[in-house]
Amino acid sequence: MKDNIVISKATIDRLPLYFRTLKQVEEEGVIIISSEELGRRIGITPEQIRKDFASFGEFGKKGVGYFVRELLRNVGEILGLHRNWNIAIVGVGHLGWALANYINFEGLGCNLQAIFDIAPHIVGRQIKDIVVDHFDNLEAVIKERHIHIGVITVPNSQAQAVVDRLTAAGIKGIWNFATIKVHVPEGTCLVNEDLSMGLSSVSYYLTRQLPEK
Amino acid sequence: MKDNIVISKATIDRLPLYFRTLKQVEEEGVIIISSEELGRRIGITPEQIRKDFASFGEFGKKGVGYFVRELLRNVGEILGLHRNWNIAIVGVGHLGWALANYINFEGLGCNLQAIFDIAPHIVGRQIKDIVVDHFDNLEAVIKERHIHIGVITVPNSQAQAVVDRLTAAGIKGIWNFATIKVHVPEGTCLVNEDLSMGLSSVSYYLTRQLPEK
DNA sequence: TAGATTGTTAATCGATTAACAATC
DNA sequence: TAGATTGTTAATCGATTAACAATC
Repeated sequence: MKDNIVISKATIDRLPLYFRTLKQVEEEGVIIISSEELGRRIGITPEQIRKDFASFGEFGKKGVGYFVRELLRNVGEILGLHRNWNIAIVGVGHLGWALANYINFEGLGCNLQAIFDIAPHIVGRQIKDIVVDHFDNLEAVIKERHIHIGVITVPNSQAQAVVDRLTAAGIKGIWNFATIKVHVPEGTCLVNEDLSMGLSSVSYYLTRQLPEK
Repeated sequence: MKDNIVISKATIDRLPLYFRTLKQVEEEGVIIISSEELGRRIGITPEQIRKDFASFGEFGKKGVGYFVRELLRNVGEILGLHRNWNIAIVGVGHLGWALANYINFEGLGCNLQAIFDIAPHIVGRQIKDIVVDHFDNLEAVIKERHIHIGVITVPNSQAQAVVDRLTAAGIKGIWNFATIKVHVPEGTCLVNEDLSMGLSSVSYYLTRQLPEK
């Protein structure tokens, strides 16, 4: 890896995509892949890919291509996927429940370790191998299970309060699905996810594709 | 609205965010809002907001601000949210089920009109006010209920086949949650959603925040 | 060696920020 | 009128594309 790594924001945003695709490629048994072929699979130009990879090291062999396994390990390390983050989901609505079951946390170097809610008919229930804890026990459970990242899937009205409790308890990484702007202390990583945006995009492009009747 | 609307890609990507925020602002009863105040609420600079809004019309009053209702209607129209798109979800796994229940389709000018699956214990079940149809009836139901947009929440291995069936049946808008590159015919809008990317981002920033033990 | 493909530098393109005139 | 805030132009910044030398 290079001494002075400066990875542009645009490149960082593509890293998870590279990681996921390289993983699929590796599973297919591919040992070496060219920027050309990888680009075809992702839908990115080969030049872009070479530029991105060059920004954090020299993993390719000129005239040959990139070693999939080595590249995958490096992209994973840059993303911090070797750090084994412990995850807690807060809020077992439709979305929280789906995320708990749907996301392949292990494949992303994460372990789902705790799930919180306040509803009596949900607390105590088991999801995968996790028993849902009451939100009142947040601090104790976070400490006990060394939780690093909190996933916010509570209603908008509760989101800021939940984030405050989490950060006060020492959580430094928040993955937020609430659609309001939440504030976090300096030094806390906040990533917002907004599912409605994708559908709006489809609507936008479709509107231009299909003229008004 | 301007005669020759040229809205940059970056602006388009922000439109859904503007729409959602303006809607919240409107619900609070705010009539006029400045770029300054709106910027604070979204976390975007006022200059950026003015530039974005100016690119598709003149909705502000100098020295005053923007009329929330008028602005909201215009952003919504640009996004095509007045078109009343009919939506079908294909695949009732954890995610498909959550989306059916969680997404506020009406608020985005969309009506969830059909849900498909192949599992016998799922077909026929009711989700919200929709009875799950068998995937075999895809073409008939799409025609009957005038479906415009298909949401793909099937396993990766099925995604391309499902997309092919949908586009063959005349669907021109696809919102895809499968994490493989699917191909669509010329003239079809494809928007990919990848839930794992957000978590990887948290991991990346957290890694830089918390040095290796 | 010849062919292929990387890594890097230069050129282009697009998006953001800064500044300010216009005007409510 | 004076203060406020938009809309627009110019300057800066960052990202992508093109080209090609290096080298496996």
